[in-house]
Amino acid sequence: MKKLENIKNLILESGLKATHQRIAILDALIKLRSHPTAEELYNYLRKTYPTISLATIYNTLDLFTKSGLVRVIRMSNDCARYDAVLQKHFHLYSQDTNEIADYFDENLEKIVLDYIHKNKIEGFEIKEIQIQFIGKFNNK
Amino acid sequence: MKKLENIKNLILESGLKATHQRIAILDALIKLRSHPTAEELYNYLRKTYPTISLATIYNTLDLFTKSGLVRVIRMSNDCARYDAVLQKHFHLYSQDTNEIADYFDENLEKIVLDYIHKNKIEGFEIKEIQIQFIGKFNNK
DNA sequence: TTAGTTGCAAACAGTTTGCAACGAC
DNA sequence: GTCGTTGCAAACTGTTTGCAACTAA
Repeated sequence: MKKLENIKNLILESGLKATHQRIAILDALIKLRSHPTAEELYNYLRKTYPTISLATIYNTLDLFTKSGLVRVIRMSNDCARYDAVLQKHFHLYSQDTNEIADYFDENLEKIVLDYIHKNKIEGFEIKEIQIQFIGKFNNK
Repeated sequence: MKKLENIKNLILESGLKATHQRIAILDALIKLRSHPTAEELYNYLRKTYPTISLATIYNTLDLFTKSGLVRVIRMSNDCARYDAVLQKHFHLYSQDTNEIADYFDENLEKIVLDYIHKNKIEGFEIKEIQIQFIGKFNNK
């Protein structure tokens, strides 16, 4: 499996020890495109690693977030969800189904950035722009 | 106090009973522009209403949210924050200070909407667009 | 008058923490 | 071999719930 090697390197490049658990968690997060919660990852990973602990998943996700390998998303009232797609993107969110999808569009990001550069926000220095589209997925 | 009359009417117009607690909570939320948490509202309101309960604040904020009087904001990992500004706006957020400010700009909303109308998102029907600017406030 | 609301305490869910055993480097 | 990491259980924090007393309409 070449892919797991890559994931291991991603972790090592972030200056972290590449333990089995960390590799498994990042691998799962990249595979599962559903922006899973810690609990969802736990249930998924337990099939393969029956002794993995929920606390380890929380701690590891926290660590990955601090290292910039992973992002936290908080859409609804409930728990944190995690995203390992590092490429710039936005989120589509359905409140009804609690489903999150990625939306890639370089132009949109550019349009907003251009506008903001022309119309500086008084007294605020922007580091990042987040956009969410709230709505409904058309289940065809 | 004419203002409190207005707030009472806001609540009544939403089809809710205008109890002392509800009026006080909405009034506080409108006055405090800091997007307070339930706990912050509780501490603020206790000065004036020593017997008010935290559970009432949570339940009321939830009720207001469902009635559209109030919006929930979840920026960082921690707890929910509430916003009673109904006019369309975006949020500026400093991760360092955990501070949230409102940002009003009708043009930006229009620009994004125009773009999205021209470039329909496949399989998704948009109800609302949320934008957050993550960065730093320039403390002068 | 009455159905809906409140305050309290207890329950709950998501997340964090302390610690001994363990494993990557 | 060392120091960081893991799994477990217990703790913690934000939020919700059940219920008897109360209150707005």
